[in-house]
Amino acid sequence: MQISSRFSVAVHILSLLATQPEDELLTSERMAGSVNTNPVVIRRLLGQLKKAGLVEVRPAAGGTFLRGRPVDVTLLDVYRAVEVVEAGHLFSIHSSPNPKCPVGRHIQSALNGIVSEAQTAMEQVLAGVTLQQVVADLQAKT
Amino acid sequence: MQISSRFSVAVHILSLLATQPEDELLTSERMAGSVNTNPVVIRRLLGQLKKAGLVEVRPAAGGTFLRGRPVDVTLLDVYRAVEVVEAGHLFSIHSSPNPKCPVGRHIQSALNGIVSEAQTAMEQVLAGVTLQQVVADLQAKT
DNA sequence: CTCAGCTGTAACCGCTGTGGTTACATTGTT
DNA sequence: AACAATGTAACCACAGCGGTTACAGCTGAG
Repeated sequence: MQISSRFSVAVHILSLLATQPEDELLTSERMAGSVNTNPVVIRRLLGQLKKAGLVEVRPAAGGTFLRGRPVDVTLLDVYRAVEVVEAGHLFSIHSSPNPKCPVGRHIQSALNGIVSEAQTAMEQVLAGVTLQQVVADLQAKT
Repeated sequence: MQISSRFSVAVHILSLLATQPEDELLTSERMAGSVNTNPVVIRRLLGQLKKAGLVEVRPAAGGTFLRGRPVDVTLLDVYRAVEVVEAGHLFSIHSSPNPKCPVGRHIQSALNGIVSEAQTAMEQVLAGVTLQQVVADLQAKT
């Protein structure tokens, strides 16, 4: 199973916000146009980003803005904001092995440590990249 | 989205095979009893493990056996065998951003490197753990 | 040789998460 | 007050997962 594209779309949106001139209004419809999806999908995502404190959204013609500096926002922040998986549960482990079997009795605890280590390793890579770096990379390619 | 429990079930099965005495027959029904699922689910998984060369399954009353030594089998081998995700695509990236937008035009290539690095970091943790270690851990807990 | 007992597989089910879409109430600026 | 945007609920189609039934195919024991 793949990790939802909400993550990549969120990074896309934040990149738009980071590069957008102050005076221009970035509506959900415009963002949807860049991502190539439906405005409602964008607004749902913005709701999550707002709840996580990454953006400020003012209804009506208020506009949408980044709340922090791009250099302070890591991709892990974004990843967590859009709740691709609840913390510590990237892997699902079968829930009720047979406790009468020596293997069944301990397999969960034996695997838990390993998979959370694997998950952490993945997240640390995301934590090492900031929105600033992504934006710089985008501009370098232009 | 979580990674399928096929992975944890596969490790469970292989641990059973690694600890099972030579002379006792380990049928899909017995394994299903330990995992607490349906025998068909086990047989489907065994099919994948067989295709990956991790086990040998002989039909009828032939039994099922590990093909390699537990010390040679890493959890990454198991992970790949059960195809939780096709290689290099743990993250899904939205597929058709607007090429007319500077961000849309380059977001995919900008993210590709990062997410595949994240995925690799995760997989390397799995690559660092062998079936042997899992079995030893299970036995230590008994 | 037969047959019991196992594997291999196809087919179907219900559940869940995702992303798209329509519809409409709410908000705040002009 | 009007308009243009956000916030949300509701519904849809689709895909993957895990469970289940059913049955064909194989093979070793008797």
